[in-house]
Amino acid sequence: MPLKILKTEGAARLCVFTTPHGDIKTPAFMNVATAGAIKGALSAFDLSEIKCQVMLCNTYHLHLRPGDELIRDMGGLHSFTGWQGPILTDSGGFQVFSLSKLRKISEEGVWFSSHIDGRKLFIGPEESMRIQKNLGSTIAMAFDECFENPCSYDYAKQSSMRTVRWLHRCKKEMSRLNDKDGVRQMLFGINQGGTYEDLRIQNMREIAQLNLDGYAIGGLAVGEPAQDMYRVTEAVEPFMPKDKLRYLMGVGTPVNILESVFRGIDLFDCVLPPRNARHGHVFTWQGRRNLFNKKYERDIRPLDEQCDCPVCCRHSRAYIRHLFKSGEMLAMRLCVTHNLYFYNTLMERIRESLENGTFSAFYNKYCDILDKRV
RNA sequence: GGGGGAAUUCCCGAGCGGCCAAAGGGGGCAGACUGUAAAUCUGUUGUCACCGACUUCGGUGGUUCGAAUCCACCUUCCCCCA
Repeated sequence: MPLKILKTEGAARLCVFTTPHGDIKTPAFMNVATAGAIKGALSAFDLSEIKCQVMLCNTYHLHLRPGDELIRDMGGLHSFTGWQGPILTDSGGFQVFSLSKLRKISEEGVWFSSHIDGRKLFIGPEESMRIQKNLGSTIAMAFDECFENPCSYDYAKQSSMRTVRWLHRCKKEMSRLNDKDGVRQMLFGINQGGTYEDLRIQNMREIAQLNLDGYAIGGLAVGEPAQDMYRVTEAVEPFMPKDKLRYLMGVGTPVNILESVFRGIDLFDCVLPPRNARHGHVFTWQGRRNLFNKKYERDIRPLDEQCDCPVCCRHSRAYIRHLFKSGEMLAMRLCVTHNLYFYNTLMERIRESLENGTFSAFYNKYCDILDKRV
């Protein structure tokens, strides 16, 4: 079994997940590098500085450019990007949602119009597995449909049932590919069902039987209030296999993560830390800061006085604000570094608190402050 | 010395009798961003007693029911000729 549960506190879990590319201590945050790089000009050699454990790349984007066969020929994602740790590849299922104006869904799979040049391409469960095999990621995600909330009950039901059928095809194809090349790539299934608890539970029961390496909750944080997200997580969690990793896809804010660890989630990913950083917003132990605000014009203090990241050890708010105002790309690089360091440190401190049996105290303290604007 | 052109709200720059508090950029100020079509997008940017009123388009004085827009003079700047 790749998953070892070390401690629990309520529903929250402290685990180690063993992969061919190294162990992942959970709860963990995956650092998003959609096209093979963390946006904001971070290299593989920066990832150790920010305490990154896992990198996440995207099937759809890498298939389009530079092409998964090229990456295979370059030795796979680890060799290509220079990151030797675990890599999870998302399946392209999120692009069924985010490129909604550029696609057509059928039982077989999804036709996309490339957002780059408009050419038509087809991705179904088998294609997604083959692409992810070429990419050589540690963990492949099942090909699913992520749909928008709110969504009608009927559509949510039909779509999530189709995602289950797709999951069977994903598992079959990945087994075939693993047998063929003798490399065991892990596969995670994805729970769907919108905000309808009965659909979510029924769906989870079905996919749990497939005995996959991990299970994700998908289709949340896509338009619904945070309370709905917590409600759905709480409803589904009892039906997620205890001995498998649990991943809440695309989530979230620091408070979303705290709330979700509290409800039994082990793994997260989100574009918020690098994207907000590029837009001048940083996360701190006092709350969120917008560096564009005039009040930082002459502020000599670091981004976060309680942070010991390389950026906070050296640079002031005033300097970084100036870099943003001057259009210097260093501004983004510094803030992305800080934000990801913050997220990875948040996860580290969550793990420490679970280790010490003080998670609920940690949770109570920081739920109140981390989403505040300062 | 002669001839021609221009001065617009923080900046650049449209407007050339009423629909102009004045297009569009830039800059400023603020907001959004959750498995990344995002170094992006949105709002705002004369004053106030703000669904209305008031003061603005180099200055002064005119023409007109009405002027940023027309006329006269003044000031400053630019170009060409000597």
